[in-house]
Amino acid sequence: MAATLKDVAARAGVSRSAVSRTFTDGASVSGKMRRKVEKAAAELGYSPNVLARSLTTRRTKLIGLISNNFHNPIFLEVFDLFTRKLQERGLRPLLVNLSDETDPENSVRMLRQYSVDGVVVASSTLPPGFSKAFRDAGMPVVNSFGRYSSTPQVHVVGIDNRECGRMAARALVERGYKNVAFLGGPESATSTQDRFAGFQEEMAMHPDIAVSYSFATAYSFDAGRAEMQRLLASNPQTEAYFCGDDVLSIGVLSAVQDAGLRVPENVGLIGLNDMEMAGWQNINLTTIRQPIAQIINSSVELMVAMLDEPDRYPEARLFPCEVVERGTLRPLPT
Amino acid sequence: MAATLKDVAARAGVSRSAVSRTFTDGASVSGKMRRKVEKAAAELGYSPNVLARSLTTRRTKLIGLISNNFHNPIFLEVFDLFTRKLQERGLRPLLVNLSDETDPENSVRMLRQYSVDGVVVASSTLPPGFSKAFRDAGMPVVNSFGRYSSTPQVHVVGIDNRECGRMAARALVERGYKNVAFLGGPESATSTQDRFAGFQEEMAMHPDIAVSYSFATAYSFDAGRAEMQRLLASNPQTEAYFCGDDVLSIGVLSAVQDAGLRVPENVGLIGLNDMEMAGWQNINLTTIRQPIAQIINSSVELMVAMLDEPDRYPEARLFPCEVVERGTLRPLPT
DNA sequence: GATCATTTTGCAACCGGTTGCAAAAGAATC
DNA sequence: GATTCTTTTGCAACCGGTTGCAAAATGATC
Repeated sequence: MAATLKDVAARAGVSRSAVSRTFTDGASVSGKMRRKVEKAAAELGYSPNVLARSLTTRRTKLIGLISNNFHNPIFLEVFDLFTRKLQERGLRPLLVNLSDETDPENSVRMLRQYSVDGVVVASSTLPPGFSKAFRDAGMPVVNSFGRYSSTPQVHVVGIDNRECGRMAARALVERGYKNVAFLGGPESATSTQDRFAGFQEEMAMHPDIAVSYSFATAYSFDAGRAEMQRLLASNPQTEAYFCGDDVLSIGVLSAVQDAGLRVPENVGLIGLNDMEMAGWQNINLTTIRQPIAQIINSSVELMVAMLDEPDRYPEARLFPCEVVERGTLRPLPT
Repeated sequence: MAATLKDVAARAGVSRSAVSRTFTDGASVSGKMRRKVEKAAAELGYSPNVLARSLTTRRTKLIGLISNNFHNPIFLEVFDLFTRKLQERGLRPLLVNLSDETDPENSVRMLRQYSVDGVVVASSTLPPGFSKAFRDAGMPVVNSFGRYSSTPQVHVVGIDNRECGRMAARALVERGYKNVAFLGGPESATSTQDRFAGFQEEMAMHPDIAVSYSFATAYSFDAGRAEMQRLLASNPQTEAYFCGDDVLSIGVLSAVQDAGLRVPENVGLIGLNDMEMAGWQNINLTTIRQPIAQIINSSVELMVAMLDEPDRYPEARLFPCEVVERGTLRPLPT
């Protein structure tokens, strides 16, 4: 069995408090005592039990990392960055997969049972009720990749999806397309709704451009491909599409290529995310870059701040996106 | 503050032990008592603190889920399945990102501090010293996607990489290729070494076939592409490649296409993994399917078994792979 | 209703730590 | 060296649970 505080105290011939103090920073211990204890601890291979400690300190350093996006390659990057950043701060991600969950109650109970210090909800598709349920249970919550609201109920870090919609629209307008379409992700996702709203808003300023829209059933290759196959038959006149995200775009791309059409000559595409794969030379997708690393850094910083100040007033932190020009839209007129 | 056992006991007018017992299954409580306690608990929204409980039961239900593969899309699937399967068993994955870590010591300490019940090492590239270090620290360990050994030192669940190498070789032989190559992942990864050994072993039985080999610097798109660009210049006579894994293959594919060559007419490719993307119609990669779901199910089952029987004798569980025929190898002669 | 076996309950100690408080030790001052 | 102030240390209670044991309650039997 692993050595405990008591063992170390006995070996060093000091009180248990003394041992505890040498392992708590900021506590008052003399140099002599510290050396004695550290020697005994090293000999026994002791390191303090964080969970027992948490009982009195009320800090576990556990952070619930919650997501339901386990099929979008971008999320591998998200998990990579979150785990790294949390680890750097000495926090430990307890990963929770909510893919099939519709009711927050179980998750709330579980997170409370493990006394997590906070919860990061990393998802653009999880219903907002989840974040609120965690907050209502008294846990600090950051919703990363969540929906912007001017009166946020929980902390949100992400992008302005509406502005992204406008940005995509402008990219198409600037390139002279006259018949464009929005091919969104699932209509129920707030990210889809906001991107759509922004897209329409901008397009409303260009009455000479024909605009149509439709929604794929998921942010996935298959859904994008299937929807595009349908559209190629029903709306062959569309010149360019703003697709819900990059995976969806790649599905769309494959449908276009299979139909014997060329990109960008016959059909233009712009995606959203700029996932690693979008830059692969055989995909080479023009897309809107979502600054994932910044979003995650900021989320973790915010979480750390909230640990000290749980009642911090909820804020929305939005990061600007930018168009990454690759090969799936015709070039800008000079 | 969340209600504690003491609060519930007070409200129900019973002893703390009684409350504890109604929340411990297998404990002796009368129906009347149980109802009383459950009523009080419901009113207070009480649920037991798992961490405090773990102090006496010595079970946290935390499982360290350790990986250093946060760039290979297949691992998103791996994390999805692991989290689901662990959750189904009431276990909680504590995700540890070891991407930049070279020394197991810190990880061992951290996992001990959190009293994890066990450790799943999900990686084909992490040095075997890590798994052993965890085992030596007294934690049950399952190394998923690890290296097969006839005398395993920790539990290993995965595939027989050597047999996969043979299988790939046979696939190329059967299709009549006379000049083939092994294009492996990083030479230091045991998976690369074993696949290479199997490949050579089988090829040794076909002296009429020219065999060459090289290694990419990582299991990644860029590494595959770069290596293939080099090979296309230096070894243009090679007819078909067995590539280290699917991401690598896609990089290779892109280099081939960029060079104006056609697949499978000019160059044949076979990958390994059968990740979701391999089936995308614009990639359509012939590959060797690694049964990920089975490996993960089995890993979790094994972990659960070890929780009851920590000194279980280490075993290797290997699952058979199969060739998935798509469009990057010429068809079998009839 | 008394006797005995069985179940249910509460007491108190413990799991591995932290911490307020007062006593002990050390440092500074005269 | 005595006095005072400051720092260091140990005691004991506590964090939120579990559990062995003995006492109390219940049930079975006559």
